[in-house]
Amino acid sequence: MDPKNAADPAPSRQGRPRGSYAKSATTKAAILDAALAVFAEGGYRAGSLREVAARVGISETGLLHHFKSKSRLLELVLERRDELAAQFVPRPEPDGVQTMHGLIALAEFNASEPGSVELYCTLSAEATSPGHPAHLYFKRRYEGTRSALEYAFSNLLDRGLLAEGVTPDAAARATIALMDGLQVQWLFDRSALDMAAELRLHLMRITTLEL
Amino acid sequence: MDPKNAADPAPSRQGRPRGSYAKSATTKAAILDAALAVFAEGGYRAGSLREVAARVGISETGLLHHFKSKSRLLELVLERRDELAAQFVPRPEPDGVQTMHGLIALAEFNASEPGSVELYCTLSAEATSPGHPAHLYFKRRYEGTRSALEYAFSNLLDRGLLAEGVTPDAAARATIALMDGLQVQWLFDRSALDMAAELRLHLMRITTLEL
DNA sequence: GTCTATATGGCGATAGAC
DNA sequence: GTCTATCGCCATATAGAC
Repeated sequence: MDPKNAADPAPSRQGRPRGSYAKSATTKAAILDAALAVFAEGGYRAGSLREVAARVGISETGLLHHFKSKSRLLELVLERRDELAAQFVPRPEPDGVQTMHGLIALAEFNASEPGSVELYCTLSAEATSPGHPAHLYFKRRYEGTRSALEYAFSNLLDRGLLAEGVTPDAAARATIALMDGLQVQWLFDRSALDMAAELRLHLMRITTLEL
Repeated sequence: MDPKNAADPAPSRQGRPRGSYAKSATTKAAILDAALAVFAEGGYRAGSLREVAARVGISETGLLHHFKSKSRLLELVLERRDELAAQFVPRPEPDGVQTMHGLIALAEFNASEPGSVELYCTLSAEATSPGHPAHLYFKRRYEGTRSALEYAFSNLLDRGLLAEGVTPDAAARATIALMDGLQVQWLFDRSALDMAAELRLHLMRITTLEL
């Protein structure tokens, strides 16, 4: 199949580089899928390009033709996963109550996607080490999530919907911590824990909402 | 220094193997210290025996003379760290209020021992993978901690000291999750978070205690 | 775009001298 | 108890043919 004659998903324009044709795009997508699974199972350091290539059914060099390095591949895997999760807690969301519902929906979604949970759990812990290729990514991500949640809880505070003595900052940190910690326990025993239910109980303790 | 003439920490008895003399014991302790630091920094898989040996100042074979394999070394590191932390939440503790104070003391202790926190955070996430050498250790440990805390919260429930609608089981899981999750955030930015203070706020929300 | 072949290096573990 | 030397394996990444 000659790419010049293949159906082109993005209609050709003058000056557009010739690299991005259908075959390449589907191969890249397959690589990202496999890489997410491999990094999820054992983290970044334990996951190998060899394993990713084997799952896709290409050679290591074939893989490296699309992604120049292992760390670059990781970056794109994280970016891609973010796009999936973004629909659950769209930022900015002015209504704090909506954010609370979004969090619970996210927890439910996570329970149906063990791969994503594994990826984030394993990588976030691994990336606490300053030299890790995803260190900055997670640092920024935590700060972004924290400030988004603080904003949501501030909205609830303004409307008198926060429990007594709860501050938006502490509520944001505690909620993130709870979600992260529940995921670890869930990965060790997925039948023993309902992440969304536990999160709901927590949110009902720190707010006056019925969720 | 001839070991036969050295002060023997465990007085010699007939039939006792000759291996365990003072020199060996101090070397082993030094190895465990170094191994804890190395495993804490990058996890088990990324940490190397080479690095441990270099920090102790011996060769890899010298190291492997004391610990037959890398995974065996990890087991002993975990055992040793457990002995240190055991004094903070001695089990069984019949008084639930005492357990709450013990948890806060543990969080304070942890903040003074970044190495221990790194070790547990990184390893517990890495060990969610079933083939990991510490998988069973963490699975048992989570169950043990959960049941110990459930017992403590049950005691509080019996004495009418639990907040409305809080069950001992959910309280135990949520408390563990919160502590774990706070540690991750703390490792990314140690100045932004007071783990003990956040834990205290959480415990005061789910109980009627003044902590 | 994908391949074979290879460079380069770190890893855990063993053999055997001292 | 500690060492040097080495084995065998796996890793990332590059060079160059097709």
